[in-house]
Amino acid sequence: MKKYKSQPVSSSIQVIDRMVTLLDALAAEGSTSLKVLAAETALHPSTAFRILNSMILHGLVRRDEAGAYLLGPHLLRLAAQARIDQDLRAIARPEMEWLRDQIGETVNLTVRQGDEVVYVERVSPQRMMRVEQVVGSRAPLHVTAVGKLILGEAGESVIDDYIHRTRLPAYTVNTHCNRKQLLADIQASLTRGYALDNEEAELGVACIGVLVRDASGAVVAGLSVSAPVERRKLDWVGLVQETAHRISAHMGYAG
Amino acid sequence: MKKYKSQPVSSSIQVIDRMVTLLDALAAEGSTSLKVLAAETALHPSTAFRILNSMILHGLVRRDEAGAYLLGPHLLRLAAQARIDQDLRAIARPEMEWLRDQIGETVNLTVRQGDEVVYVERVSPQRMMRVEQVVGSRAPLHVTAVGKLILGEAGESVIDDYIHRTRLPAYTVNTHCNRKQLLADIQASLTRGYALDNEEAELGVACIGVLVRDASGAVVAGLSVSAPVERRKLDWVGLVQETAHRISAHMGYAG
DNA sequence: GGTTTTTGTTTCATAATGTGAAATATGAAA
DNA sequence: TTTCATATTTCACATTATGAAACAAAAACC
Repeated sequence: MKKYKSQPVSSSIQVIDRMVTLLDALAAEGSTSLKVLAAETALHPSTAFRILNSMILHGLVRRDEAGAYLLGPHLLRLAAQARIDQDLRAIARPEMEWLRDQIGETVNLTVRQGDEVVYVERVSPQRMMRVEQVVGSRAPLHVTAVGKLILGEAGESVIDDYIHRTRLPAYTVNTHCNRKQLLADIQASLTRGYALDNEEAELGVACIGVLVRDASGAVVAGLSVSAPVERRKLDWVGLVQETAHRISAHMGYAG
Repeated sequence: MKKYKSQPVSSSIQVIDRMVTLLDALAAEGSTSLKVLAAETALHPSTAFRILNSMILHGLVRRDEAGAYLLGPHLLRLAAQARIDQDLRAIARPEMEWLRDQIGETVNLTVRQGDEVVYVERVSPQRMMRVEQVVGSRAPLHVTAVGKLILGEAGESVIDDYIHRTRLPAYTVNTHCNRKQLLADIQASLTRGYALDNEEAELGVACIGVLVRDASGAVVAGLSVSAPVERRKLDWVGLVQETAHRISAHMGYAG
């Protein structure tokens, strides 16, 4: 993904401003009449009515038997999605910082999205040379430690589909570009409980990756350490696994 | 509250339609670029950009380091309120139905709102004569069983404030209209763990009320049985408490 | 390292869109 | 019943959001 200036532009859309004002008023009041909402938001009753009505059509707002306005079910659906992006990061960050302080290298949190992993959180050490992935950037599953574990979890037939779709493009000379190589590495990683990336995504960069699970045991993310290949030590595996376990525990994972 | 026709009017506001389309696309995709969002929603990129920007100003949407769009934190805040209105009802309903079937009278779920309780859910029996509160209607705290428990939870100084503000208007000859009477009743109710309404809101109607709590132990609602006074039996108290306990447990209450 | 391509951002003339005053309908209260 | 309060609909108007096009910035390519 390309990174743009991303300075928050200050212009806004009137109807959206008013809509949010109404939603906030509803959240504060609980359930209310049109009159109160109009007064509270300083909107003309007619205007408030029209906006509320439009929100009802989308399930953002609903009305009870008595005609009072309430926040609607669609908000719950939207928030459920927002929560995944938010909670995970908030929970993981302190643990990731601990891990970074133990080993002095960059620690990443990734999430699967289609045939790629997305970097959703990162903490880096204070060193001149370090590996740094931009939060929000992506990489194909087969060139990352975490990605290979995710593929392994999915099972052989899904891996074959993935191979067919993507043709396993090479990123470096070390990338596993054929089925046999890839399956062998994945199998080994699954049995070990952690995966390695030996300069498969970028020359000079090596990783150790493990999985993070939630209460239901489902994989929700991956935790990895990225370092210049000559600095990476396999002694770190224990620490990385320990950290991932703590994050999983926070997410409700029992095992 | 007055009850109006409340047939969903079908006219809508264009910007809100488009905004919701964008939010839905974001929820489906997880995190995406402007280009994908514009394509997915069939909006002009320029239009999508402006609407997204307006939502960012309100925290409904945010962007990560790489510039990708994500659902924002304000949705979580709104949803927290919506959840109380929704989950509570959904969780409570089957338990309320069970209680109604046990005793054959109307069962109400109420929530505090300012100096009143609001009826948020009701299940009634199949009988000719029964007590029926409209969902969404309100009653002052001091004339309802649940309301008196809520006042008791709040403590004496809050009760005094309440008395000052409202002057304890009388609804029937049985309404507690002076501080001493009210405090005595509240105190007795707290120690018993349930409250009664002996024709204090309406002549001929009597109630038994108890509190419902959430994971944090906070009071989130009240459960009550309303019956014609000559039919009400104090034997029901156990069943009412049992039902409230089950609802509290579903809300995460441990005690 | 320069060139092209892609994607994001800003501008601006235009008319479509949302606005609010006023009229109307509906329920509750008296 | 009549009165009153609130909700809903209508409609002429101008403010507002629109989208084409120009511009900027980053990535991809060579």
